[in-house]
Amino acid sequence: MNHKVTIADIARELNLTGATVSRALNNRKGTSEETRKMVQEVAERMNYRRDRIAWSLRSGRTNIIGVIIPSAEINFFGSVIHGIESMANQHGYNVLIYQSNEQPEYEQKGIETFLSTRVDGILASIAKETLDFSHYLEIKERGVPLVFFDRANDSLNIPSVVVDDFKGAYYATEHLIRQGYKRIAHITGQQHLKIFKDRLEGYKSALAAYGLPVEPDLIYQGNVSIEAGRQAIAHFLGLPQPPDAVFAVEDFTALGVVKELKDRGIDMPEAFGVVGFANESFDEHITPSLSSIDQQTVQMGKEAFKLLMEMINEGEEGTLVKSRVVLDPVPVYRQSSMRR
Amino acid sequence: MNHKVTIADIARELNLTGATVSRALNNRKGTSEETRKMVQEVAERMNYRRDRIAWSLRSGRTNIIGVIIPSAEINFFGSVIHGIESMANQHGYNVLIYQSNEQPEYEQKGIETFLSTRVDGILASIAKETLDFSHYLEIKERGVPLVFFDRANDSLNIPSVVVDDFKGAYYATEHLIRQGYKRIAHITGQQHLKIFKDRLEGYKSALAAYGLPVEPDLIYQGNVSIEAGRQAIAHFLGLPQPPDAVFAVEDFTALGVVKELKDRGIDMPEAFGVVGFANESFDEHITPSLSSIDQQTVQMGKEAFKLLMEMINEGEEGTLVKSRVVLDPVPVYRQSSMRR
DNA sequence: TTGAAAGCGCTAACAC
DNA sequence: GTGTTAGCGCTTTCAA
Repeated sequence: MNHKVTIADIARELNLTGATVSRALNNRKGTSEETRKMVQEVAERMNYRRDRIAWSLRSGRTNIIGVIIPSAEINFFGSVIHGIESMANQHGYNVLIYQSNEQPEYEQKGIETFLSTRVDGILASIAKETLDFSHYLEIKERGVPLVFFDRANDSLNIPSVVVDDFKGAYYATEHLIRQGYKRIAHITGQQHLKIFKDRLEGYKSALAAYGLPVEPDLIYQGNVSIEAGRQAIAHFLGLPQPPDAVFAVEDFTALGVVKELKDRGIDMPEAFGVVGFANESFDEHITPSLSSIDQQTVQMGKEAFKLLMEMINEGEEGTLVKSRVVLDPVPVYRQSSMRR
Repeated sequence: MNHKVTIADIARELNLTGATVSRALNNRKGTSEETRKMVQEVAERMNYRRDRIAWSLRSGRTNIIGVIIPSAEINFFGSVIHGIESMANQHGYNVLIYQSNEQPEYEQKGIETFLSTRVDGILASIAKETLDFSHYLEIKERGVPLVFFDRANDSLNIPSVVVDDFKGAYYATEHLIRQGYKRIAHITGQQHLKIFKDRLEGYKSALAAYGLPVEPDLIYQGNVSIEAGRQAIAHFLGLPQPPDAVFAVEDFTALGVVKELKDRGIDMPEAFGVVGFANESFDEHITPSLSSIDQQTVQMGKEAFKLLMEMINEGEEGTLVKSRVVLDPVPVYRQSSMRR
């Protein structure tokens, strides 16, 4: 019972040779209808399962893709994994995951085991700490398809799937303008991170599009945390002309804003409007519920897999697949900014 | 550059034979210190990576474990995956994930590909819809180690790692009693699910331990949702002798309770205490923050992997590993129930 | 239409 | 200490 059924076993059973059985099982041409049926029946009866290891060694493929994420505990990545796995599943691929814990050494190790496992392709989101990208370049050099998602690096010339941060910020700001807020502030994050810079640009651009001035006083540099949101409000309300709305660079900062405004008894959305970014799961449950920008995580996973698939299938020749997918973020308006 | 370096390449380079190179690389005895060094140097220089597929075919092992979860999008499972992967990583294992989407057919398919991939072991959380367990029994019959986590089935005699729901409910109820609440209600879930039944028992048991009566009126049968929480409160407050606290079977129901109490202007925790179950991420961000019972998800993943490892290592002989790990849940008390 | 043989890359048993 | 040989399970020539 415990013994694994192999092609040889089936061959013996039917007085055939392994080659024929293999052909029959894979519906290759060059086998009589008759034998094919017989073989498949017997295989079924003996509960045969093709050994993917042997198949891989022979074929040079594994039907496995490797995915490197900072941590599966972060909602965002769990969601992306969901998208990746469901697509992979549909295409007969399996997903191997590896967590970098934001550390380049782990990334490196993950890549090594992936290459060693001969995965057919790799999807990765770069660790925050990573500055040297040679391990990623090795993947490329080895000819293994690689696609970045969310955390990409433009200078490496590696295909990627990201969300349009500029646009998301533009949407958020525009929404506040249309809701009638007059002085809209922004709490930004560390400026060496591209996503935060892009969001700042989107904010500025929306203001400009509606003929509003960009006031340096209304841009607060935070460090992405609840506390930063609170501090920003303290700062803003101390201004001679305080703002009446704020677009925060991400939801935890926005949460701090909401908490601080509540503590100060300032009404949202009437007296003050707030929009965050990321559409975290707590957004809809806090009071007032928080408007935010959804980053299309599941879709991101799906697109990343699709892109990788194209690369795998096109092989060496290279019909030059689309190398950059930019997803449109989706605004989710809730109580914190909906005046009407 | 693109050509993969094999043991044969190194052997040729050094005028040795593959066997010797293999021995040297794996630090097997029976190689001179000298050759070993040379081989390892050349391997390094040529950027050799052992081919795990070939190694697996030869050794019959893969150093890969398969994990079946309902969905990676559910926080709970992302968190468990985090625990599993980090442990696996430490032990040189990789993690293949497969989502059942709560459907038995997918489970079945996942198991087939896992067996076909010759994973060294399988961790699984049973899909809600699954009634027939023959696919799980096949794993066992094939001699592949299997451990259930969270969603287990006791009648199958398969090792599992679960959290102690009874105890968690006991803690929650006891806490409310100690906070001085006099009439403590419970909102329960569908009684055909063991976890909900256990929580109900834990609730009753704590009341009994403190000499309090179990009043049927104070047990509301809900369906696990925000709405159920709201309805429960409407019901409770209509009673001749309403309760002054409620232990809800899980956090979304508790959230409904909190929302409804707020809408009715009832003060928490003074006039009414609330405790949920699961320690969802929104708990600490709502107002008042919600007391809950943490299910030790990361730890669950780690324990599940450890148990699986023991089974893998003990092999056929079977020293009979511990077959059931029951984790102690951890209460997290917040504003919704902390009177002092 | 089927069989024989080779080989994917590795390691273990046995010889020298 | 090193080489020879064989085989893990499969697929794919090439020959019959």
